Amino acid sequence: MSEEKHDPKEKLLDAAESLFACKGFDEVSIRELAAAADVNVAAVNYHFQGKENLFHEVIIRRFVVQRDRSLEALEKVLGSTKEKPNVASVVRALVEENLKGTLSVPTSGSFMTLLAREMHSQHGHSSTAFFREMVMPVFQAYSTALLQVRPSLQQEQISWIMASIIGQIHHFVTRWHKKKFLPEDGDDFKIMVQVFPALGQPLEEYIQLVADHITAFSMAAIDSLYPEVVE
Amino acid sequence: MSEEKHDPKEKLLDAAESLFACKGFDEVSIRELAAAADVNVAAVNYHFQGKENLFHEVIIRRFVVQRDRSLEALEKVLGSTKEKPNVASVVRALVEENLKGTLSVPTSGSFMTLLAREMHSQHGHSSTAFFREMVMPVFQAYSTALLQVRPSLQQEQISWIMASIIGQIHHFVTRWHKKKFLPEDGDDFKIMVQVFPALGQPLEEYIQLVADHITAFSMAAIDSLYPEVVE
DNA sequence: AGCAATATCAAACAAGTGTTTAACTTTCGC
DNA sequence: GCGAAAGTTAAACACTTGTTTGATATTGCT
Repeated sequence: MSEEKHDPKEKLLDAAESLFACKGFDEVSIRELAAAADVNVAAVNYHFQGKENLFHEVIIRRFVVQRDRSLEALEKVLGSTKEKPNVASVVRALVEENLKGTLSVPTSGSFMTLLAREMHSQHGHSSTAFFREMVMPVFQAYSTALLQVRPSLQQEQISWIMASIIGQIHHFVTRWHKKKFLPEDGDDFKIMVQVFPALGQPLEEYIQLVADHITAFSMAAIDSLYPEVVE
Repeated sequence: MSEEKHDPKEKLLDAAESLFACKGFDEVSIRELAAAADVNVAAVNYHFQGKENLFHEVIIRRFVVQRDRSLEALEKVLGSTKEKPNVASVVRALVEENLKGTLSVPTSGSFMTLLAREMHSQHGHSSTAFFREMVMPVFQAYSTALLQVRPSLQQEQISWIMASIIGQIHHFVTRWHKKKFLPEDGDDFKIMVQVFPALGQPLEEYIQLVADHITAFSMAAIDSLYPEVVE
């Protein structure tokens, strides 16, 4: 019944994705990876020429699907014939797709954190290529979409808006992730849920609540600060 | 002229604060710390009983001043007799004080990151105590202040608002920090500044621009979503 | 079948880690 | 000024890290 992989390269990628996501790069040893993937320790270096490289490929593999889903969601909104796309629908797509993409994948709540490391790394790969191919396309696409649905917006205003929205998304993703790795009967857990009740909900509901809030909050700000100009 | 410290305990704390802030916990070795502080390697263990503990004390030392400054700023707003405190002034205090506190200290742009590690750490100290004594008081104080200046707000609405504001703050802090460690003539640097022009400004101006934006953005949202009820 | 090329493996490697030791020096109360 | 406590030191310790080795097994091609 189980579709067990036999390709050690993929077994390693899977194990690495899960382990890196919940422990971070430095906290995972090659021996740990090899054990989890049920391969020899040398396999990492044989197939990926080093731990850093394996990490890099894990990141790429995930962000390619994330990027494509985000772009796809936007196209769906813009191409919709039955209802004219507006600012709210673009914002909603951005928010929802990012929340789902980073939270719904069971193994990896913390790819925001991993991404941060990848972009930050002085050592290792140039983050430029990654940034240009993974982050920028999405950013650009949504920026031009916003301009399209509200032409009165200026480029710099869009930068600010996007930053505020993305900042909120990251924050709510991080909150969930933080909660996720807490013991449910511990003090920390109780305090977090008490301070922020939405964390008590199941993931699906949490995503919807957060998406609703960010969209509403941001739309209210946008409409108030940069109202639509009626000709 | 120079006020050189001779207490190795403080020399270590200073060196550690700077090194941890720009390289992260794992990337700094005890030998590196000792060299930077110009003390023997054994000093870390003699004075702090381990690296983890030193890190912890560094965090505490910084966040105590950060917390107190935040609370002080709020009291100043609430206690002002010449102008009645309102939502905008509370929000502005929260935003500005956090931006200044995390960005203005020259050594440490990345204490947000360090904090994340501290709160996240499965190993090491219980994050509960830290959370309760460093984060909660500020959160609570500003929450009740918001309730005070706009009584129509409900507790849960305040949670959402605070989360959105803090998320934005973190994000803009992170952006600056990311830029800070980039070579000014590199591609990454150019792209970042191009995508987000405010990063081209000096720190002081950046802080003001960001504080203005977050305050305006959030206030627009708050006033639109939860307008003041006039009796 | 046979022979490369490829893949896997246990074992070893070199370098770095945090920490401890035991000898030495300084400090400070009396 | 003596002696005990506190502080400092270089060296060693025990351990983990990522990586490489050379032998062994497997594969794919003619």
